[in-house]
Amino acid sequence: MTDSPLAPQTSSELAAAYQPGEVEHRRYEHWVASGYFGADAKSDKPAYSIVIPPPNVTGSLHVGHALDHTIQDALVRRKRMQGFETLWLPGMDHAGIATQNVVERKLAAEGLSRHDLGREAFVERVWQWKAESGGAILGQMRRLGDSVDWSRERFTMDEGLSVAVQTIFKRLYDDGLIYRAERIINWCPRCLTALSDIEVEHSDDEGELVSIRYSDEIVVATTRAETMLGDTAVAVHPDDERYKHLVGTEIELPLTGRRIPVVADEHVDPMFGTGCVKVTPAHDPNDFEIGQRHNLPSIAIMDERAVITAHGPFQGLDRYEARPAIVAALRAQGLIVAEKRPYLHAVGHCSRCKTTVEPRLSLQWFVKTGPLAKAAGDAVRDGRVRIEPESLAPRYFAWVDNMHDWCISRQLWWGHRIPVWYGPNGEVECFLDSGQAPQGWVQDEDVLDTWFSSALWPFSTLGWPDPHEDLLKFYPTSVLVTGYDILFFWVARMMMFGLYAMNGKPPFEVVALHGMVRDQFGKKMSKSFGNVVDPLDWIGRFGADATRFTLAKGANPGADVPVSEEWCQGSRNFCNKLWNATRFALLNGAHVDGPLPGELSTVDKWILSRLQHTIAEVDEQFEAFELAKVCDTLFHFAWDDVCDWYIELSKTAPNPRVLGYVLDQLLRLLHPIIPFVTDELWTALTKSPGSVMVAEWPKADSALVDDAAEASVELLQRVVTEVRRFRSDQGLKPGQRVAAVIAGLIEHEPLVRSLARLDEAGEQFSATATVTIAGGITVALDTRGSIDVAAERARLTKDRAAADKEISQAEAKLGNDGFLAKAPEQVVVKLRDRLAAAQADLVRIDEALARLGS
RNA sequence: GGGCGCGUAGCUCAGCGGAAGAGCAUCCGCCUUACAAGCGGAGGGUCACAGGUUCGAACCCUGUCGCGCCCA
Repeated sequence: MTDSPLAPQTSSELAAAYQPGEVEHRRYEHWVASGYFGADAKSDKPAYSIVIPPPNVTGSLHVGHALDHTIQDALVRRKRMQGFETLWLPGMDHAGIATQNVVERKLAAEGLSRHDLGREAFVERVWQWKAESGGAILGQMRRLGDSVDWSRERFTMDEGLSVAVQTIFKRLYDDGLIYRAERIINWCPRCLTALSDIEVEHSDDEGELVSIRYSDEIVVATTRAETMLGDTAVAVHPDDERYKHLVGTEIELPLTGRRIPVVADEHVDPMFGTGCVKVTPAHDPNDFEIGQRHNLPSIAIMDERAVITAHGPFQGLDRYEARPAIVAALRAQGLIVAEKRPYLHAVGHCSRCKTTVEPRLSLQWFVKTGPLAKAAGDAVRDGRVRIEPESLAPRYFAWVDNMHDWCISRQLWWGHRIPVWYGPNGEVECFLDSGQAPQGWVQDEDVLDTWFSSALWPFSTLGWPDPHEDLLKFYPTSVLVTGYDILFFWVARMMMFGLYAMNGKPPFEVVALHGMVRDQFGKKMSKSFGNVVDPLDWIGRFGADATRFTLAKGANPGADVPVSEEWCQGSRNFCNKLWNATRFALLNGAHVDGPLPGELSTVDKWILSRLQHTIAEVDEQFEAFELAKVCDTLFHFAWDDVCDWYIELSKTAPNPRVLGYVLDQLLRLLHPIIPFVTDELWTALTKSPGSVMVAEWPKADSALVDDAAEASVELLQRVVTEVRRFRSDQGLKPGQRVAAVIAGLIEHEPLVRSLARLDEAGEQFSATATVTIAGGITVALDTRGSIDVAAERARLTKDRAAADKEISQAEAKLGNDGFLAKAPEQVVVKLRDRLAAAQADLVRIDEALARLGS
């Protein structure tokens, strides 16, 4: 045991298997205590910054966060190692509706409503809840290993961010980009607040389509029969010959006795149903527009809870009770012409509580999005902001180019209160703070949409509107990492406000999008389906690194990420593989002292050359946000090249300095993805008290690329693999040594003998079989008369067929004049080489078959 | 209805104009002195279908079928 829990481990302490639980907590505390996560705005180093998509204060870490954070942490950790002044800024949003719901539920358990407390006490109560139970996710982020600058943690309701909200509200208001108007908005009758378009989820639900006779000639079809109480017209298409004579006349609206006009409107689809539609301006957005065009009155028939307020017999009924009641009343009068049940149609639901949204006419605040959305689209169109992958840009354009005005007022108490005051004589004015409002004026009761403050996140968190040094150093942020599902929700809004507030400077240079985490069959995770992965469970059982690697390995840009427990086990195994490789290295004296030796074996040159290719590939893949490829490249370099070949070959010809060098570099390359195990191993390998997270990122060195060494070792690998295949086909035990004569391979003969377990030929050597390898190498083996002739013939016959196929394919191509005339030189040369090699193979195989006898 | 994307090994996915790949799963053989969370070997694909462009197509174009997502 060491005295300090933070001290690096030494070789003798490396356990036989990696135990992540023990290491992770200790490493994280060490990183935080060492100040590695902190960003310095005064630094001369170039800046690299990311703001975290703020999770909800009521939320906990789900697998989607884990994916999002793994990607961001990997990007940030690499840039930090590359010498950038990196800032990854954490925080949360206040989640107006969700948080208010949570606290109201708690109050309800005490038999209280928020109205019993009053606004001020209620908001106080929410803050109290936040202090006690909010932000569980922040602790969970530590378990994942997030290298965020905790000293800069922000919350959308913080004082500074609230000032940002008020400031931008006033600027937009003064510029005429915020207005108040009576419109049809999405209303949640359960949350009792307005919602923006994007807080409404549409689904095809089963309902009913009822056709009602309004007059001798007019029948309308509706899925919402109850709204007929609020009808103020019937509309037909102006060109519809069936109804032309009725336009301008009036009919009597059933059940009400009210007389309503028949109007002609282009918006009516004459092909749908009878071609007549009822018009209810107070309860349908399309009808509202028809009403505007024809100066129709709007009659609201429901209250805020969607309970009928109009007309005696139906008054007090909920909308779903009213519907059958009204249909029954109409049926009693013989006015129901047809009923279709079930009838599938699109229904909007509150994204927070799933209650069916009620379109409602009400007075709300809106952002006029036209010019802002145009600027947000242009920033991507002219290349100032890049969307990765590019294929998702059309979705972004579709959204910003067709954006409706944004309803930003919410009938809640928890949130930023709208900074507008009303005077006694109908004055309306926006003030930056309440002190400026004259005596007797009252402030607007509503608060702003949470997304209004989230849209300011990339600059409000950096101190805006003050010209704070953080803002100067770290804005625009380098990249925004988020799921494609909130491209519209959030990204477009940050673009609008960022460009507006920061004089045309967009909030980030790149938007890197990822997909949703799914199960191993590509199915969406859902509680009802029982396939939800809890990242904390995986971290506990397999380690944070394994969890991160599993997610990163699936993170192809813009694509969904399938994961499974089995794959996470595989990632855990990979971490353990690295652990054991390092353990082997340390047991064999691997070190990082001094420069690389001048004299290197071919095998050393080979692994160093492979390392350079790996570094170059990984760099390219990182720059393209190809995390899945980064993982794939490093996985294969580590497992195949380093463990399966280099370490095995090292057992014969060890070079502790090269082994130490390769592992040192490999651990650095893997650190951004799997920070814990790499740091534990790197500090043990280098005897460093610091951390690999502040070690320099590897740079590919072309001087270490060695094509000849690579070709030489590839040949060695082919020879070993062919002999192993022969041994396996012959059923020879792995431990059984076989005498052999190797011809045509000088340099690596001892290595081949070691890996393929071949002894030198003795006095009585008598070859019973010969293995041939492309390149003119033969290995004659003496299996002491126990050769399985049938197995050997089968093996050779298979090889012969492969060579045969190769030859005929190559000959066919080379016999084609068009190919010879038009194909590039190197393609033709390569094919000729392949043909020659296959022909030589065929000769040797035939000789071997002949020796076997027939 | 409008837009975007996808159909490659049993599963999940790479490859996107010049020899069909990976991980997992399967089969065979191994406790070989870093690792059985391991080692060695093997099997498995008319690259959805039909046309076209090309010397050459999983890859480019057109159409068909099937699936998914977003918007209305």
